[in-house]
Formats: sequence, C-alpha cells, structure tokens
Amino acid sequence: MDEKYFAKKIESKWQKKWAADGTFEAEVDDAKPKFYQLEMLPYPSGNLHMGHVRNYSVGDAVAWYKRLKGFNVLHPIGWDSFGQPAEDAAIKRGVNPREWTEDNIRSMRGQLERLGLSYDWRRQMAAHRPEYYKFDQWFFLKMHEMGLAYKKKTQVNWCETDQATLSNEQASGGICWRCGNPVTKKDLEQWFLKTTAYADRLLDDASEIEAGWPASVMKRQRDWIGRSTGAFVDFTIAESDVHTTDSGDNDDSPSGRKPEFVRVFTTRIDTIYGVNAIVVAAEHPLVMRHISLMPEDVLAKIQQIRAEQMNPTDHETEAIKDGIDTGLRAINPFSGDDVPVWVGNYVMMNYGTGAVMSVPGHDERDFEFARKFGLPIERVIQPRIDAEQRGSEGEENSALESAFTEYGVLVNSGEWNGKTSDDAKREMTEFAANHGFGEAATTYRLRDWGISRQRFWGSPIPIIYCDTCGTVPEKYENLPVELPDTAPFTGTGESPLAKVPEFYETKCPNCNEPARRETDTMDTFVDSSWYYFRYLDPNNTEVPFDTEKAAYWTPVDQYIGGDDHAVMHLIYTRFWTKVMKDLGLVDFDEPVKRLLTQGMVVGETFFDDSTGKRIYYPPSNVTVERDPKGKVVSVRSNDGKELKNAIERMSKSKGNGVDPDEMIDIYGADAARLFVLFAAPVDNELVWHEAGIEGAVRFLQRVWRFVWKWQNVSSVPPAVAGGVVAAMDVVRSETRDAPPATAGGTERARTLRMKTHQTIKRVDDNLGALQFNTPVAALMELSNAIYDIKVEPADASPDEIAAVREAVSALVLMLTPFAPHTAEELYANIVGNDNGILANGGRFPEYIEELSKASEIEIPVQVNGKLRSRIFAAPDADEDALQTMALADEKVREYTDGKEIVKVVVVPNRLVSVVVKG
RNA sequence: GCCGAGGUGGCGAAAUUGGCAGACGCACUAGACUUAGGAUCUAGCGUCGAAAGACGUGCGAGUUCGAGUCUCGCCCUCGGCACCA
Repeated sequence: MDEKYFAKKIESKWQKKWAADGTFEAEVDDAKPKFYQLEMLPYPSGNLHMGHVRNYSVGDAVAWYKRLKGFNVLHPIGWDSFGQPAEDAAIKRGVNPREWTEDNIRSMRGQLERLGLSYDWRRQMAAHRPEYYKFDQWFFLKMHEMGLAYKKKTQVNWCETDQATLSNEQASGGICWRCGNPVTKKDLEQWFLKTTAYADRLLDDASEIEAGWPASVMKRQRDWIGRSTGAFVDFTIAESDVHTTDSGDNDDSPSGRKPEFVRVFTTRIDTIYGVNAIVVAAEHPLVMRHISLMPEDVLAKIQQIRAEQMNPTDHETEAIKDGIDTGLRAINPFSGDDVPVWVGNYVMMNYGTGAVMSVPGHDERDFEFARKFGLPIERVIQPRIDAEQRGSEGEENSALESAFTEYGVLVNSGEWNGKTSDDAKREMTEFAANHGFGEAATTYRLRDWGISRQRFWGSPIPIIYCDTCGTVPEKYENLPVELPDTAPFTGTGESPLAKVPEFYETKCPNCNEPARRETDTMDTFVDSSWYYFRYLDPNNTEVPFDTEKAAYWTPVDQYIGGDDHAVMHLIYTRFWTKVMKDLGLVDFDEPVKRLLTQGMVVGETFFDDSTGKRIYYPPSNVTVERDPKGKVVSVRSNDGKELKNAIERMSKSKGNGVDPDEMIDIYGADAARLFVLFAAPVDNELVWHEAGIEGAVRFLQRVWRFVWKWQNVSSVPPAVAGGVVAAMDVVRSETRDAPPATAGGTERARTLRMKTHQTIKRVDDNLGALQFNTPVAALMELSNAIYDIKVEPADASPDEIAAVREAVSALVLMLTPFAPHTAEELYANIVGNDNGILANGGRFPEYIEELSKASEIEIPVQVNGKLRSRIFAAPDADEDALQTMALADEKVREYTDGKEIVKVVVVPNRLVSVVVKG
C-alpha cells in the first residue's frame, strides 16, 4: 500500500484481479438465496454518458450490498444494439452497421470496465447478433401461432425526420420519442402484437408489484392502458333505407340485419335523456355511406376537419371545437326523440366507436360544442341534495352555467327519474341489452403494438409471402432469418432489405415454390422486452433460455433505469412476460419485483444572451464573482461579458456533456461513482458540478490516510490475521466482557464504538431502502469520528486500538458498494492478503445494538414549547426521574419559579416538555 | 384544463416518521503550515443582534405541551397526459 492514494493504480489492479478470478461470475446455487440485480441495458452509441454512470453506479452499489449480505447475486449487462443510429451512420458515412456497432460495444465495454462495475461478463448479450435475434423470431412465431401477431393495413404514426414508423407509445404526445419532432400519419401495412388482449392483466396484475414500483410509473401505465367501462348504445338513423349489420367499424355488434344505426360508446348512459346530438368522427363510416347526399359546404367542412386531424398535433389550436351538421338524424332509443348527427373535430375514430352521444349538460366538451353551435342544453342529472331542499322545484329546470359532470340523481328522464346515477347506469345498460340496442362494454386507450419497421438494422420478421399459400410463417428450424451483411441504405422510408434479392428471394416453406420474404424488421423494443431472460442462459441454441435456470433467477429482484421508459419498455416487457407465462416458460406474471427510476444527470452551462453562445461551466472557462458568503454575484466570460446560467440535459450540441473517461482519468472511478451516489437522492435530478467530485476524492483520501497511519497498529494482535470479520469478533469479545470504561482514553474508545455501530445500522437501513446519499453521509460521519479520536497510535490504549480497528474495518467494508476498488485495497491492507473481500468471506459488518447506545444521553427540556435547557440522563431513565431532573434544573427553574406547573410531558429518551401558567 | 411530485441556508441536501431544524458535502471567511497552494490541518458559517435573546422550513389559518412533518384554504415550481366520450 502506498502512502498516497493513487486511484489509477489500485483501480486497474483490482479490475484485472476481479476479471482473472471471476469474482462476479454467478451460477445457480440452491443453497444460497439469490438476488437478480438488473439495470436497463445501454444502446451502444459509442460513448458512455453520465446518465449511464449514475444508473450503473446505483445498480452496482445494490449488487455489492447484496453480496456482502450473503446473497448469490446475478448482475449482468448487455447491448440494445439494434436500432436507427447504426443505420444512420451507414447512410451518412458509409460504414457497415455491424462493424460500427461492434466497435462501439468494444469501446463502451472498456468504459464500463474502467468504472469497475461488477458484471458477470460471460453472460453479455447483444441484440444484433443472430444467436440473440433468432429468439426474437422464435417468439414472433409463437405469438403468431397464438394469434397474437397479425398484420393489418392501418394509419400508423410516421416520423418524417427519421423516416420511420412509431408505435403509439413511441409517438406519445404527438412527438417522436427519438428525435422529438412532430409525428404525422401514414397508411401502411404493419405487423402488430396484440397487447390489447393483455390489457386487463396488465392492469389487474399491477397490484402484485405496486409496493415495489414508483407510484408515478404505475399511474402512467394505468393512464396509458386507460380502461373505461360503460356501454355501447345504438341510435337508429331516421328515414334511412340503408341496412347494416354493424356500425361500420365494430366487430362486436349483434349479428343480423337491422335498420342503419350508429353505435356510440358512453361511460354515462345515465345521462342519455340529455342527448342533443350524435357527434361522429370525420372518417366515420356513417359519413362515408351518406356522403353522396351531402351538400358542398358540408363536405368541404368535413374535408377540412379530416385534413386537420391528419396533421401533426398542434396543442394551441386543438382546443377549439369545430363541426358541421350532416343533415342526418338519429333516434334516441330511450326517449324516442330524434337528434341531429354532427361531425365534430373532437371525436376521434380510433377511440371507442368513433361516435359519441353529446350530452352538453353533463360533459364539458359537449357543453362547449353546444354553446358554440347553439344546440339545446338540458339538465338530466341533479346533485344529491338534503331532504329539506328536495322539494324546491326550481333546481330541475334551472339553466346550467357549466357542465355538471358528477354523479347525482336523474331528472327529466321519464320513468328513470329519481334513480341515482349508479343505479341508472346498471339498470339502463341492462335495459338496452334486453331490447337489443346496446350492451355493457369496456374500452381501452391502449392500442396493439405495431412492430414493423421499414429498416435494415433490426430482427427480420420471419414471414414469407407465397403466391399460392399466402402468408406463411418461417419454420423454426430455419431460424434465424439472418440479415445480409449490408444493403443499399437510403433512409427514404422503404426497407433496404427490399432491395436485396439474396435476402428476400426464398422458397415457400409450405409448397417450396419461389416466394418472397417480409422485408420489414422488428421494433427494437422487441429485443429489450425479454433480454434479461437471455442472460440466464446466453449460449442456448435451442430455446431462448432454460426454464429451470429461469425458475431460480427470475423474477428480477431489483431493476434500475430512467423513468423515460415508464410507459414504453416497461409495458412491453410486462406484456412479454405474460405471453411467456402462457407459453409455460415462466410461472409468474410480473417480471420485476422492485423498480427504481433514477433521476437525470444535467449540466450547468452559462450563455451569452446576445449571441446565444454557451460556455460550459467549470474548467476555468468563466470567471465567477461571489460575495463574502459564497453566493454567486455574477458569472462572466473570459472576455468580460455577463452570462446567464441554464441547467439542461447534457448533450453534445449544448456543450455541457461530461466525458466519464475524463472524470475517471482525473479523479478515479471510485470518486466519480461515490459522487454521483452522494450528490443527490437517487430519484432527483443531479446537477453535475465538478467541485463535488473533488469532495469525493478528498473523502477517499482521508480514509486512505487514516488506514495508512494505523496500519502497523491495526495488524498487531495475531488473532486478527484471519480477516476483518475475525478481527471484529476479537474486538467484540475484548470489549463486550470488559467493564464499561469510565476514564480517559477508554471513554474515547466507547464513543467511537458507539458511532461505529450506529453507522452500521444506518448504512444497512438506508441501502435496504434504496437510499444512497444518506449512507455515504453516514460513512463520512464515521470517518470524521475516527479522525476526532485524536490519539496517536503510539499513545493509544489497547481498547482504543481495538475500537479504531473495528471502526476502520467496518468503514472499509461498508465503503465497498460505493468505492469498491478503494475498499478492496484497504481491506487487503488490513487482512494482509490480496485475495479480495469476497474470497476472504468478507460480510457486511454485524450491528450490535448494545454497543450503539450511549451511557448517558442529552435530553432537551422545553418550557411552554420553547427549548430552555438540556439534562443528562441514563438511557431509558424512567419518566419520573426525568421529570424530577428537569424541574430541578436551574435554567428551567428560571422559567417556572413562581408559576403554576400545569402539565409535564415526558417522552423517554427524547424530551421533557413543561407547561406553566401565570 | 386534468393528474402526479415537490417548495427547508449562498448551493446539493438531512431530519429516527409529531420531539434539539439545517447532519453530511460543496462554496465561502479567518488562521496555521508552506518558496508556493486550486494540497493539508484548525476554527467559523440560517437571519437579526455587541450580547442575552428573538425570529426562522412558500403564504394564511387550525389541531397539539410541541408542527418541516398532521388538517383546511391559497401561491409557486417541475414532470406526465392532453379533446379517451
């Protein structure tokens, strides 16, 4: 051990050692409890960024913590290596996507290794390798057999910038998930996975994982699935001689020919007597059927609305209601009234039935629409009112100032008057069903998952089109359908594979006649839906993974990643798991027991308002002026211009990115890791300040210096040579049996031991609760306490040496999850061998409660709620004793003398509160 | 607009869940050592005040011996969704 802390030297030493020893290689072992620690796998862009560093430092801390607690820990990593950037590189720079990807994986693996992350590298998977994507295809075929994979022509989300289709999840908010540009619509023939078939299970199984997942993620998933229960109701079209078997787009309708009708979905059938119109989407089949009879101006308006709905969503103009009366009329099956049929821009074809019953009295949108077009507004629900008010007649007919959307009691609703909304909903739905004009219904916001991508760099969809046999799945024994080495890359929206005859020309698996392969590839979110099962059995060539291995390791105990995947990846992977359960591959419904979403790492930049030029903060790029208290008064560029600050997501274009390699080079991996864990609570945003990482180095150096100073002393008793745990046993028996020391040095020893054991408990509790900033603070406090003992090794008494030795051993072991290289090196120094913490049987230090307690504790005394004094008492002193002491206290008496004591509240070990009067 | 999370020193944050607000770190101030310090060590660091002390967790009320924490009403910030019938 060197006297000085050289991060680079010890980091490379232990990284080599771990790799050579296979320290983090895990195997199934029924004798040990398992722990599957997983972090979201990176896309191999070529460079690690600070967000990765944070994500993987957190995961590594958990993995180490669990190892020290005696778990058999599986901690793998891999590569989400299919996807657009590789193809973009091919288009722009003519490189081969495979070589580009492999190069990036190589360099990023180097970066991960330099961080010293404790992965079992033997299990690495990469999505773009045939041995992996073979099983994407395998799953696709299984889902095809199960009827979960199907093809249909539909309007898809299309990103003009990326020239690519997007799933609904990827186009959330009308914005492309990758490039952030607005999304348009396009008609395409696409393969879909039937996620909607699992909508109920996705919702209902959520209760199993609720406790371990962030509430916000659960909520966003629920909102995304968007289940609403209500009813379909059919309104017959008046004076129409058209007959229909359904409302056009709905397969669930009753069979048999009936007069033309329009089917609406409503969650509020109890308001049906308040219907003033039927409003349908511009593309609704009803409109299509009657289009020839409509006047010019109506058609023009419908065209206009249709065009607006096709365009990228503009949230500014969206709120303005627009519509036109089609001239058709529909009959309300409950009241018998006939109402106009309108086209409205606020009704969307892709939700419910594309038609709504407009009830302006009790729906805000309908209210706004009715106001604008002067349609009648009637009250049919009245708030529940008290008995004495019930008689007042005016209520029922009073004009509505705004829509009343709550539940209440029905009025103006014929025979249903007086029913509550709840009762009416149930009874009216039944009534509609019995009379054949409606039924109970549930609709979802969730859509099926469109997985076709007109891209080269993805898993080919294993389907063959044959002129005689039609759409034919590839045979399992022919998997993988391999990508060609290269293709003509244009990025124009057609799959490059469609230009590679060697790829698409094939024989039909059925009839052996010439046939054509599907040339679209799968969405990369397919790869990430099941990758963590592949880690369990990465070399299996027959099936995705061995079910027995999965039975031991899965589900994932702890998953960590960014919350930008709250909807996309995490819904897909939950869906995939449920499919795997139905296939008999796993026996659980939910793949991830606990989920932690870490906050973003952001950078601070300063910019010149006039030019918009950004300057990244620390390395002497700017001059910071502060007042004597340290508050920033101004920041100037080196040429004297006043700058404004901005905290933004780190990115190349903003020039505020921080290169992990550079940080490792300057400060060391341990310091970088320690800092990201310490700087902020894990779910908060983290503003990267280089000064902070210097603080982390200082802490490590302090610990280092301390061990150096005490190293000769700490190896004195031969009994200690067996290791830290043994050392601590010795220390424990030395002091436990000894009478409580009272004088001089031994008092110091006792205080330090107390701090040591309090720290053990705090760090254990905090890590167990997935907090990382607070245990680091606790370790810093312990290090300060060791420092504060202020005894030179030569002058220390035996129990002081023992106490210091115990404190140092505990500190070093508990440092492992945060700064493993430093901890390993210090530990090696303490035990006198280089075998490593785990090989030596190092464990998380044991907490001994009795040692954590002070012999005397300070108890604050309040008089009338204000802190007036402190008394010292033995722990667990009884209430009477504390009260007597408190009332006898000189300072307390200043406030109580001559006054009446009304009440004394005593909280043992906490406080005494005296209430006086007069 | 709706939903969710949150507002604590100059900054990042703690606070045993109703019990000494500001632990720990950064920044800052003073001093020591030093040829030097962007190293290290010592001390200080919520506001006002010379001190005693008073005030202090977005604002206003309330419950309580006692409120950062609980209740009610406002204000603000950040995220998500955005006509979901």
